[in-house]
Amino acid sequence: MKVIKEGKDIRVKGVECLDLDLTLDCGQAFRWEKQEDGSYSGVAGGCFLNIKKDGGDLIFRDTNEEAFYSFWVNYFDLEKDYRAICETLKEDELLSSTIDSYYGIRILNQESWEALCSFVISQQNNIKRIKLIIGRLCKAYGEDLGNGRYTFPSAERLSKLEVSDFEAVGAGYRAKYLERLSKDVASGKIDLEKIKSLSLDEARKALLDIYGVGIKVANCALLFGFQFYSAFPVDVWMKRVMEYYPDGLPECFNGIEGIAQQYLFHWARNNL
DNA sequence: GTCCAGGCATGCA
DNA sequence: TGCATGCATGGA
Repeated sequence: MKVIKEGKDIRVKGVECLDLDLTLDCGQAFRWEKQEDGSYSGVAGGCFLNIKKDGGDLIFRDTNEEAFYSFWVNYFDLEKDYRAICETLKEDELLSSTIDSYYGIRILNQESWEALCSFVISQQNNIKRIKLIIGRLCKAYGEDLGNGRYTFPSAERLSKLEVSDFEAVGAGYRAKYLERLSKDVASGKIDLEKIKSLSLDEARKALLDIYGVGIKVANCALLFGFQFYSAFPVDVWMKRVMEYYPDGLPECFNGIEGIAQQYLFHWARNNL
């Protein structure tokens, strides 16, 4: 990875395997919007960013070096060799053709609080409406960054709300889950940083104890918000894919099941 | 109008 | 343990 400062922009050369459409608009993060010039704008880690591809380079706009190095490098996992990971996954026949068709899906390192809340909202819901609800939640209770941009609200802020407030942003029957989750995280009863330090099985167990979190939401949160690349979420789409693996997952998935899953999820949504 | 979406809690066997 | 059922809401 080579970083060049260009005026107010930061240009990154040599990032392999990062397709913005496949990564930012594939149901793992819900706060990115495609712009007319093909770039994406979004808020994460309390910061706004516009990001664009220029040939093989990535251009980070409307940000600064401090935010770039302290947050975005990790968020986009720029130091990880996804090309090598894809080569390993291509030992599997279905993934081989899938990666050829949809090369460039990455797992974003999202903040655990935002990921956990987002995937509680995601249950029995479609991606468009998940984005709608989260957008309303951020606008109502997030920090105002100007220009119609808002941060994802903290647990402390949301802990002040009642169930009816979550219903008002369209959370539906999930409102009661969000209400209790916010209060428990804010009070320290649920310690997300501690969960991060546990083994996969222990972390999953801790998440399953949370009201409104089942196996699917737990695995999504583990993969997208707690950096557990072995977590393998199975939703209605992945249940259809699993018929292609009657004998279980192939060996080449070991340790990177979650990355394999994201390719298969995308393939399923386009082909099944 | 009906069906469905990155499911879960609950009750019952 | 496993299975049936109710659940909010917006888009197709």
